[in-house]
Amino acid sequence: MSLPAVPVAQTPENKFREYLTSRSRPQRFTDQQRDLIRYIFAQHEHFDADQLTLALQQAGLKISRPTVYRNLRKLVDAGLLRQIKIGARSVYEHDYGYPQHEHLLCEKCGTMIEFQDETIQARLDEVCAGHGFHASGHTLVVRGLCVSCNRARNPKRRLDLI
Amino acid sequence: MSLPAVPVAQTPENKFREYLTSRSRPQRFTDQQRDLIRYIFAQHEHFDADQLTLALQQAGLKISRPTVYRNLRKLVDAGLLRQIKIGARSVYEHDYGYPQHEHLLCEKCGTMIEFQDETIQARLDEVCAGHGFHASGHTLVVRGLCVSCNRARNPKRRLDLI
DNA sequence: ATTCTTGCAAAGCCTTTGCAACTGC
DNA sequence: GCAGTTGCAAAGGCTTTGCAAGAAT
Repeated sequence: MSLPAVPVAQTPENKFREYLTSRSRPQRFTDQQRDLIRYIFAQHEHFDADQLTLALQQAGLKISRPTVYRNLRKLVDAGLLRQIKIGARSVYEHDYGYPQHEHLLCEKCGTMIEFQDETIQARLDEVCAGHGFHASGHTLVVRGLCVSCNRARNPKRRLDLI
Repeated sequence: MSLPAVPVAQTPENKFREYLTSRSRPQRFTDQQRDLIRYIFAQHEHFDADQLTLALQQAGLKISRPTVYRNLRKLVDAGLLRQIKIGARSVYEHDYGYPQHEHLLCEKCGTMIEFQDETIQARLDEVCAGHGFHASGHTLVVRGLCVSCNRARNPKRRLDLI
């Protein structure tokens, strides 16, 4: 991740606890959830549920796959994470403390380049307003080839030089 | 679908046949593929693989699910269809003869509103150029509530009028 | 004490694949 | 006739769920 962080008032952990207790039917805060949040917000890359489960278990923490899935959903719901669907699986990224942004996904090497753009943001707001649509968020993924893969693929286009 | 069609030179069927024969290892054009393409381009809604399979079979056509999947992939590859990942499954929409556009997805009723926007398109081109990124396409889905669902959810906000 | 959460194993859902039969070119 | 396609059934990958045991308030 490469974009400037957004200043936030609480720790992700506290924001999550607040979310849990503010439910109509209050939910509980468990050790697994604490470990999960601390681990997630201690690093800044995109990750998927399985990677995360494995990483936590290898770090010696006691947590199962279903629990990871169940809590990732809560974290998304709580506004702490954003979920991006890539092919069959989902990858997650920080939402809380990290600005809304768009993605360039290299289909060859899998690199995800992030960028922010006010123009796009502003246009989306206008369009939604025009449709009376109440947006809760968006996902923009541009597929293609990054600089290096693009070069690798067309090595100076030698054949064209004949 | 509601956007103006783009004039095209060939029928989807012919464009697909061209794609098939232009491969390094030419591919064949089967009855199933013909039925598939004709059915798909005779209607204009988003659809998923299973809906399509069922619809074709109920129309009395002989085609199996694996064949539908296999050919949807070819159609995407051939530039006839665009694939949009929504949750666990993929939905497809016309690419050939239909302009690039963005989506507003109502999370309550599932309605998909389409819109075109040159500003966004232009900005994406600029951003990609700036990153040396060679884009092959993009998917933009704005999640939220459409006008009617929004109204249904907040019935004039009566509580605020006290 | 009650109610929510966890972990396990199993199931679900959508999609892909191995393989024999079949068909377009 | 050869090489690509189909259909079936089965497997795959990711995610969800039923249920009994365990933990938070």
